[in-house]
Amino acid sequence: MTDGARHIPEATVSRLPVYLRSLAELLDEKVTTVSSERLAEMAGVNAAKVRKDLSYLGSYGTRGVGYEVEYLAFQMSRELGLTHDWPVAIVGAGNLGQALANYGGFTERGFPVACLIDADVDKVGSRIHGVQVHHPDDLPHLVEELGISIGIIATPAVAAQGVADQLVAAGIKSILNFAPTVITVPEGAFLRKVDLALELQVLSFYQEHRAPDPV
Amino acid sequence: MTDGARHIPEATVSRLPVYLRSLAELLDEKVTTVSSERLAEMAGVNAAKVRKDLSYLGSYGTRGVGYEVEYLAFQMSRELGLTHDWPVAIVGAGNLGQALANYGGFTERGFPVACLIDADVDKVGSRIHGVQVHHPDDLPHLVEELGISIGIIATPAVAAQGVADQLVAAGIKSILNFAPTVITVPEGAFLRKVDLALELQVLSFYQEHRAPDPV
DNA sequence: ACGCCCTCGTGCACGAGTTCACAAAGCACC
DNA sequence: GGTGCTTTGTGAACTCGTGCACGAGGGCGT
Repeated sequence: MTDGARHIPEATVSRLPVYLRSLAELLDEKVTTVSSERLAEMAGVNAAKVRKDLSYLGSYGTRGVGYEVEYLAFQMSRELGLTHDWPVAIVGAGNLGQALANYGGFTERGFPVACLIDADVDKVGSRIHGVQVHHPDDLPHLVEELGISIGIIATPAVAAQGVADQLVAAGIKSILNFAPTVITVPEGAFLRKVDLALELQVLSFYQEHRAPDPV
Repeated sequence: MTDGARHIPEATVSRLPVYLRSLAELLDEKVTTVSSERLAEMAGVNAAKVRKDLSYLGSYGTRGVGYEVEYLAFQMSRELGLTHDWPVAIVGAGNLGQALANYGGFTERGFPVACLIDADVDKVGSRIHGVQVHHPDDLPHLVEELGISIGIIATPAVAAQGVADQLVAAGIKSILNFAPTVITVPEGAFLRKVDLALELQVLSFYQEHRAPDPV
């Protein structure tokens, strides 16, 4: 029953942030205790899954009562590594990059945008929404200086792989890719992707298929 | 062996757009034929999976040769419902909504942004990046007029569920939710979500866990 | 026309994730 | 202190997706 032995399934990891958000809501409402059933409803999943997911973190519930909201939120934050901020660098100061830099949701949740990176010398040195724009060559320095550990790729597709390589070379292990292309990173680095058009195409598929206009 | 009988797994559906993008690249390079192995490499998956995925669409390959790029791309587009454009409405003309409206990637892939929706009367009637801003009450009219069938929610979390209800009421069956909250839609409507902060939190988890700085 | 070689299509075994169902365990009330 | 109610934690069955391995089938060279 050592602390580090348990392996948390990836599917569970993806749900933890959703639970955490629900717990934050409950905290706002001064609710002190929550059942798996209520939490399941808020997170849009079923109660058994909530219990199993939470059991991976440890036995933090009380039978007959439920989970203590504040304590569970703390444990979950700890598990997710959210007890401190994670400064991020956004690479690509185009449409999407600027928008993401301006999007408050990152900072709000502990991921302050520490800098923008762009190869365009006209942009380097300027400030966009209060964020300084740097040249890719400065990456190793910036990682050191600003403590950046997560890189967000918001470049055109053709540049994405190159940028990923630069990020990894600069010591960044976690990458979130918004460019609509497949990129690879070496063993030991973590990669997640957000493909905006893909989501629409999937919707298009289901709309085209399962909904042949039922008169 | 009727055409509509087969049920395509969701995991496969999510990969089709990736294959399609790879095929588009190959078309650009004037490549006429591609093997499952090559396609797998481009899409970042393994060859057996490619073959299985494609087999759900039908037997479009030729043994000993591979798949004809153009024909396969056409069949896949048809399957995904991408033979025609899908005008989308973006609800929420704040930071994120404006950014998405300005993001060229949607239009480029067949999802033109037909209008923006915002409840703020100061914004209604104006144009943002060339896109007209309308009031939510106009939704039913807009759906009719512009042929909108997909709604994108880019509002703050608190407004998201209400907006989803309005979209569904206006006859929109497909919704892409960017608001960081869980929303539900009635049976028969399709919902997908993109949770930006969640992705970072997942990265945070893995960085915190599997990478305890190996000296 | 024949046989070799290449690549698709797919049956099967395996693994991951989900759901059910129930025993264990704590609280409250008598 | 005991009894009953409630809710957790989890073993076990089941579903879904993956990956291997191989048979089927088509092209190409001779």
